[in-house]
Amino acid sequence: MHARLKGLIVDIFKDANLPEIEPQLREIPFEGQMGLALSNLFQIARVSKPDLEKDELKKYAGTLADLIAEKIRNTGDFEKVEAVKGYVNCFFKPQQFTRELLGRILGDGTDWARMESHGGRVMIEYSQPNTHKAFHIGHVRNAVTGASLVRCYRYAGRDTIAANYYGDIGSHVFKALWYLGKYHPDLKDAPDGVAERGKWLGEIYADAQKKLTDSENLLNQVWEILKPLNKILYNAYGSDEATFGLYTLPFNVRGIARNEEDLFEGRSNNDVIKIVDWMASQAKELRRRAGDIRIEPFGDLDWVNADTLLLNLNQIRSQSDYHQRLNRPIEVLDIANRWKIGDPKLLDLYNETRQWSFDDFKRIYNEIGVEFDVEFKESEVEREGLLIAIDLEKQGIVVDSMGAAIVEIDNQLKKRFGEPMQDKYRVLVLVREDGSSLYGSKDLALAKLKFEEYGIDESIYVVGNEQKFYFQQLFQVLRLMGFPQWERCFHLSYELVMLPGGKISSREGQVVLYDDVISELRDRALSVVKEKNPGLDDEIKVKISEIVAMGALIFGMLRVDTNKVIRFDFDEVLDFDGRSAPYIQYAGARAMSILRKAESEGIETPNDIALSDFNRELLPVEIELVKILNKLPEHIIKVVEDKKPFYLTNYAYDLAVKFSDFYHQCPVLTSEETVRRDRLLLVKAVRINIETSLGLLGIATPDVM
RNA sequence: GCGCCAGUAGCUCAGGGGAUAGAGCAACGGCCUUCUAAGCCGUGGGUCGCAGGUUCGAGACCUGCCUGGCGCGCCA
Repeated sequence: MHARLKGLIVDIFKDANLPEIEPQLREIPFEGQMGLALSNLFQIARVSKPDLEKDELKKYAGTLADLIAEKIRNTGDFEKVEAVKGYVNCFFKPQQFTRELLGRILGDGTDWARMESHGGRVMIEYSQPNTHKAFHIGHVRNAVTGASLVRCYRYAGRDTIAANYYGDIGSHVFKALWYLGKYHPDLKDAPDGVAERGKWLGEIYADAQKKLTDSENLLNQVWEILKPLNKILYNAYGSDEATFGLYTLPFNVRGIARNEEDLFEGRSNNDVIKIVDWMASQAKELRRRAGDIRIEPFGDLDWVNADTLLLNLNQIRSQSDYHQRLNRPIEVLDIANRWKIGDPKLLDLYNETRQWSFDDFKRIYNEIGVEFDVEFKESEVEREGLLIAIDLEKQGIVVDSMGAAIVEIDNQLKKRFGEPMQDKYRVLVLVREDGSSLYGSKDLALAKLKFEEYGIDESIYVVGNEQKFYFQQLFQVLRLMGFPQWERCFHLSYELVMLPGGKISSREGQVVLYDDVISELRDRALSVVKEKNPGLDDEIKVKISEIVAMGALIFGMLRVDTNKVIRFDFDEVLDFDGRSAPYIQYAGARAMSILRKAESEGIETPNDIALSDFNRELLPVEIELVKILNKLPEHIIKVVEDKKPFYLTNYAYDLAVKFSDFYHQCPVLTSEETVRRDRLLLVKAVRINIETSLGLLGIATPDVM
């Protein structure tokens, strides 16, 4: 209809010698009216008569509208055509439109809007949880966003591979393993049960992090003392360092007195302990000989402060757990080294606990209805990542920088593609100074795998907003590597889920766990079901509450734009009224209820459209309902185009609102027979569209609520 | 300092250059002998962050600024 009207208008323009501007058609925005409006007549008027005054222009646009309306009216295709306020409104014949639409919906059910396959193969990578860490509500946002996008892509006819990429190696794993080895040898006190073990591991990581944060704080404390102390020492000793025994120090500790910025730079905690010891002794020595040395006080750092500093430092050093606390990071490094040489005992611990994480993730995915076709692991691409780095070095794309392998991206873009030098993509480090791999090299290996082994043309990464810059870098490096697909790599970034107290952080122990949220939701849902529908079997009640709880969670995570921060409010998520999944599910349940009752009363519920259907004046609510039923496909197309699943939450909600409106205004079963037949058809179509749109979001529609 | 994202009703958010800027929550007032009241109807509530600009027309587009979040070399 859209295309036909457009063609018609183009012809009219031509006949009237109007400029060749594409006519813009939009839906007539009035309630209870169905049709299309030509909306850019002003533009056409302006182009065709550029010199008109404002008022004249309006008048002219009005004349054009009259002219065009007259011609369209003469075709007889529309029920009514009117020119008003510079628009040409073309009203459809709603009966015919409705028959056609409902015929399609009832004919194909939830597949009615499914699109023909087109476009290349796309991989959507999402979820990417780290093993040995807790699965929190932020992970849920990622998972349900990715999963619903996959469903929409497929529905829209795209060959889509859903991929996960587990963070099963890296410093977080070493930290957890360190803590496990130290405080839970042989995993003796680990609980049984998939969920329990997952939770336990998450707590282990949090505890490890707490201890390491404590160490870090201690280090900072020491640093805050050392910094001014260093300055005092340097000022006192100047360049005459030999006199004071600098050379008795280990080589790597030398020179600290010269540059405070580098005091801790690149040093292990072992070094730090040595530095502290040395500084303390030197300060003491200096204090002893203070009478002999001329001190030039600077800033607020005078001798009084130096004495205080020294006192504080010695106080810290004399704490019984001082060494132990500063040693923790060294122990974690030791774990990393044992990992490198493949210590079998450590590997056993790793494999066992990693599996616990995998099992628990699988359990959660199962609950939230998320599936993957391929599951990558960081551990599997690590080696290949290092090889790629070596290869790139041979090609001159990667260069050495203080032992690390880096890509100077802006340089390379200039060199290889002659692009003007800019300071945009900066530097990406692929391999650490110590030769160990980094996320960058692993992602390159993974991308290569995706392009070459899976033959994809398009690659989508569903990853948090904070990694935006990194992905820009990554895609540029893929370009430098000569992958033509680099242009069709897309970072679908989403904002974080924040708590009233700030960022969710498993490091700081400020987390809202998935399990805690969903169990709260289930409890609440169950009590509401019991209250609203006490007559149901207990088993059914539980089933419904499951569906409602999960719907509320998923909808809560999807209902706002991905680039908007979600401030997680428990009360809001628990609220099943208004703009929520339960509201929409309820509309679906009511629709089903009507159909059920019709059947039990022996009323025929038609599956096919007859020419006699909808042969009456439709009520505005009915027309509104038909209009929104028609809009499902365009919403799915938009989701895919913009990669924003939340459009579909808007659609599902709007549909439910319209249906509620209809429900209250239009009795179905008690209506006169032909009207009843029409409305039963409408109700069926509504139920199908609710199921389809919620289904694409990963939300089920219960028959009863 | 530079970059990305956000700023719309008290709060949380929709708004595809087009007709009178809309929902939910919260507040207040109504509607269950009629297909499920997890619903419906009504009332109040807006300098669309600020200032310019483009346009017949700007909440939307452009420029500058303000506020908040995130990022900018060996975490992912």
